[in-house]
Parts: sequence; structure tokens; C-alpha cells
Amino acid sequence: MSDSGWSEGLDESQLEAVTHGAGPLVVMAGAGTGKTRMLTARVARLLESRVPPERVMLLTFTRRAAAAMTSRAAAMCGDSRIGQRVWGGTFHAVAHRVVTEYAGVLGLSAVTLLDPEDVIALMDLLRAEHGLTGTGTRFPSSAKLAELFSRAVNTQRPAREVIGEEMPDFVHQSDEIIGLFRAFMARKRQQGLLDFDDLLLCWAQLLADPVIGAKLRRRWDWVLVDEYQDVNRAQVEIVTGLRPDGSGLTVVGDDAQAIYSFRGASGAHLGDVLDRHPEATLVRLQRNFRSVQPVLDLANVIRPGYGDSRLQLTADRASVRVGKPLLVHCEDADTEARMIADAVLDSQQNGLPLKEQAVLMRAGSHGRALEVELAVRNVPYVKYGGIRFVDTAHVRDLIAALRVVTNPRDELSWYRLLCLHRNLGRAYSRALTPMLLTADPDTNAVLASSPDKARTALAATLAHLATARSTEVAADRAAACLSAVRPLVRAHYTDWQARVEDVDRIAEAAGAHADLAAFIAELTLDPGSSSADYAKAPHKDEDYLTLSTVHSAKGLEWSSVHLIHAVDGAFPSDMAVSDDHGIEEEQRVFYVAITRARDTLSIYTPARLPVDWNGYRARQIHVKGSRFLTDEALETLDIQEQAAVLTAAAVDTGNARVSIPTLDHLFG
DNA sequence: CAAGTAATTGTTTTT
DNA sequence: CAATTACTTG
Repeated sequence: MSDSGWSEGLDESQLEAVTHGAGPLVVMAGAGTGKTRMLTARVARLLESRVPPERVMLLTFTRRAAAAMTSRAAAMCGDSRIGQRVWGGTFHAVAHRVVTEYAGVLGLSAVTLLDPEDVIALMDLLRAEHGLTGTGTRFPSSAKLAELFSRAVNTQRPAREVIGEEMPDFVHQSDEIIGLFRAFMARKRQQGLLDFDDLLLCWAQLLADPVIGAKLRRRWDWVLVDEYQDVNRAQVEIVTGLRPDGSGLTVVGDDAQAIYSFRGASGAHLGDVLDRHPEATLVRLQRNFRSVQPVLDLANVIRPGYGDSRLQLTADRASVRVGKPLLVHCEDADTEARMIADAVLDSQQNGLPLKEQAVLMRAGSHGRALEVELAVRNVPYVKYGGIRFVDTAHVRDLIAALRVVTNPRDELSWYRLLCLHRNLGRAYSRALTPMLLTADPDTNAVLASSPDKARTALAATLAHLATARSTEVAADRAAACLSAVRPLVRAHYTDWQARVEDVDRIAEAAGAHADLAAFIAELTLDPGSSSADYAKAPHKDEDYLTLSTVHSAKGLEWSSVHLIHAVDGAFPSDMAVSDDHGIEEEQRVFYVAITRARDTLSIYTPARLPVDWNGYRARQIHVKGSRFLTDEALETLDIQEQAAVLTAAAVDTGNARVSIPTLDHLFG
């Protein structure tokens, strides 16, 4: 064994997984048991044994995770360059690369990727075409339709069934909805558009083809998949398509952390690999290197399958004397926010950087009151899992310009750009769009067909975009797109100042990228890192607190974790409590949240919450602590009542009378 | 036909 | 409350 470092600090089970040979390998790794370290070391070992990096595929949950793992693995081998040649990323990101490469085989001249917002826009368009708007009858919103369609595809269930389950209010309109879905599929096919789900389906389809599939299989010898409990059917098909006999296949996961069933994932997929390949090696990682024992004591009670001693997590860390996690009862969301801000700043005073602390929540909206409090107190923070930066209107406007430059046949982007002009509305934009879908559009004809009032602005836009298309220099292209969009954004939004700044930033980033199409794909496929990178976030070197949904916190860890809104209705979400599957999944989400904490964990249960999570209506309702905080769970917690709120002492005012200022002198 | 205004409606998690 | 849709006005 060479000493380049990959084996350092690995325990026996981890080492077994790392050094395992070519047979199928299944690693069941509990939370915090060092699976990232194990995967990194396994990749490093492969690279060191002269496996060419481009023959290794590492599929992870986020692009960031793949990048971190491959670069660390490469560093262990002493060559930081080769990490970039490993095929790493999310299923969707890699699918995009593969499908782009084989676009011709699929009958596409180029891959036009529809991001979720585009899907909604297209649904909207089709709904109007089908006369399903303005008829007085209620019909699901375009966003709901897009969600429904994706769910049917992901879970491989008939749309009719999904409608009945998810939107019983609209079952009587099932025929119209399904008709719309058929039109949606037809339009996508006709124009060669692929949405996120299509990327996976196309990759699976390529693998299923006898000729292309064989070709693809020959390209990779090693396929490693992280978070396998969160893959759906299409992803299983891809993995088995890549390694049908299981050789060179490594899958890693933890069925207790399966939290994506709404996307068609199933924790059972992990065990399925063992059924499919009886000769597979199973390695269990059980020693927890992350958290202190008191945190694990709670986690073990929350974990589904409680009682099965094989699944109990045991802390490996030298046991520092630490207390139990805290359960904090508080009055309402505002008090909760104040107490968390206090606690976070207090820890910071005691030397714990903000970057070592996080606030986790079930839904992005649960952090509203806290965000206000943090802003007031000037505590820098970054939020993951809310509205994405790339989804804001003006950012999408610029992206539309970038997209029509790389692909003039992108109808939705043209339509969006046209609508941005004053005096150009839906009707004119729809009429003009077809004239622009060629490599060399007849500008004069377009201008002649547009309203007089819009002509000057439109001419300028088209000229800038033509300039952008005429150059190959990335920076010039981006600059020309910016010139096209900047005046439109300025004229279209009343609060244009901040928006123009954002647009400038994206254009700058686009200019720094040599491959514009790849930049756009990256931006749409990996919003996780891009939102934090481009948004008006604190700079990377600055210290900041993390706010995150539990889903976005998957795989991450902090020294101190605050879990907010741990009350029934919020966590578990009241959308999920109608059936056992839903509740079980919520429990796993709860488990994931708890196991993010290394040293200290505080759970907050406000007694009252607004009826609407937006908090705009003053009305609040009393809520009960989360059902997951059972008696057994409570035994592992220290309970803290909210410090008595200071109440105003009764003041003796005597006979004093004070009049309210009238300000009459201002209005005489 | 576009733009402005009034009414309505929707609420989880993400690639 | 914000975002979308429906209706009115120029």
C-alpha cells in the first residue's frame, strides 16, 4: 500500500469499502459515519492505481459535493489537475453532458433545456391556446400543472391517478388537464425541448439502445453513486444501464435519510441493488465521527426503525462533557427569532464563528421572522432553499438574451425578450417570435410588423443581439447581451437600480466563461451553488450564518444547529400528515435535521404561529409541539422555558393629561 | 392591442 | 402578502 494519504485515518469498515475490488459494492452508511471521506478515498485509490480519471463517474447529490470530492481525491494523489477529468456531478448535470453529446442520435440538432420556469411559461401558453383561460371556471395554475406533470413522470403513475390524489378539487377536469399534458409533450417533441425529467429519461433511453448503450457502457469502468436512497426509477435505470452486471459499481446511502419520495425516490432502491446482485459486498458504516453522544441519543430515538440495535449510532468522538440537546419552549415566532439571534451572537462572542452555526427549517418560509430579526441586528446570513436568485424576473431576462444568442430557435426566450419592450404585449410578441427563429433573421421585416411605438427599442435590442452572435469572444458576447437587456430592465421595472446591478453581475460571470452554452446549463442545473455565488450574499471570506431548509442541508454539518418551528403543522408539515407514508418521511426529515449537529443542538417549539406562514394576517393559532418529540425523545432533551418576558410595571399617572400633537401649523 | 387596475388565490421539500 | 388572473380603459 502506498502512502499518498488516502488511507490515513480510516477505520476498518471504511478501509474495507475503500479497498474493495471490482465487484458490486453497497455501503449502508448512517449519518455522520464518514461516507464522504470513504468515497473520496475510494476515488483517490482508483486514480492512484492508474485508472484514467475519465473512466470514473461520480454521481452526487450536488455539483458542489462532486467537485469537492474529486479535487480532494486528486490532491491525495498529488495531481490536482486530474480531478477535473473525472465525470462528476448530479445525475442531471451529467445527463446534460451525455445527451448534448448524443443529441443527433435523439434527433435533436441541439439540446434546448427547459428549466422549471420555462415549463410553467409553456404550460401557460398552451393553456391559453386550449381556451382554458378566462372561462370563469377554476382551473389549476400553470405552476400546479407543471408540478403535477413532473410528479406523474417521476413516480411513473398515470396522470389521472395523480390528479385524484394531489388535486381532488380538479378531478372533474381531468380530461382537459390530460389533453393539455399531451399538447405539452407534443410541443416539446416538435421543438426539441427537454425539461429536467427528460434529461434523465433520454439518458436512460440512450443506454437502453443496443448500439449506443454498448458504446456508452464501454466509456466508464467505475460508477460511484452517493445518496442512493434518493434516486428515482429513471435514475435506477441509468445506473443499471451503465453497469448491468454490477461490476465497478459502488452505491452509498442510508434509507433512514430518504427524504425525496415526492420526487419518486425510494429508500428501497438501496436494498434492491443487493437483490439484483446477490454476490454484492455489503459494508455498513456505523461509527459516528460527527456528533457528540447526547445528540446521537436523540437521533437514535427519532430514527425510524428505533429499537433495531444494529442501526444505533454510537459516537466515536472523545467524550467531552456536554449536556443534552435543548428543547426551547417559546411564545411565538418573533420570540423564537429573538432567542435564536441572541444564542447565535452569544456563541459568536464565545469564539464560535457564524459559519459553524446554522438554523434549519422544514419549509423555506418558516424563517421569515428570523430573517427580519437578523437583518435588524445586522447579522450576515445566507439562506439556502428559498426563492432562487436565478428565478428572479430580471435575471431570467438576461438569461433569455444569452439563450437566444446560443440558440436562435429558443422560442420561449425570444417571446420573453419581446414582451419586455414597451408597447409590445403578448399578442405582438407571439406574432413576431416565429420570424426570429432562424440564424439570420430578417430584422427589417420584424420591425415593419411591430407597433410604431416599439420600433426604436426593438431595433436596438436586435442590433445588440446580432452583435453578440457575430463574435466568438465570450466577454464581448456577454457585453452585447448586457447592452441589449440593460435598457429594457431599466424601463420595465420601477425598482430597476438593484436589478441592473444583478444583471451586470451575471453578465460579468458569463463573460468569464469561455463556453456560453455550458455557462447557461450550469446556471440552470445547479442553482444551489450559483444562487449563493451571484446573489447579494456576504462575500465568501466573510463570516456568515447559514439558514437552510433541511432538504438543502443534506450532507452538511455544523458545530451548532438550531431547529425552528418544531411544531405539528410545520414539522411535520400539515400537507404530509394525511397518510402514514407522509408522516414517516417527515420523521426522516426530522432525523436528517438532528444529525447535522456536531456539538450543540437546540429545538424550538413556539406556542403560537400565524395561520398563514407568511405572517401577514395577524391571526395566530395555538400549536402543539411536534409529534416526533415523544416522551422517549423528551428524556434525551433538557427543557428550557422561555425566560419570563419583561412586563411593564403599572405606572401611577395621577391626574395628568397630555394632548396628542395636531400639527395644525403644517396645514394652515 | 397594451397597460393599468381590481379581484382572487395560494400556500413543502428540489434537480 | 405577493403573484397571478380578470376586467376596464385609452
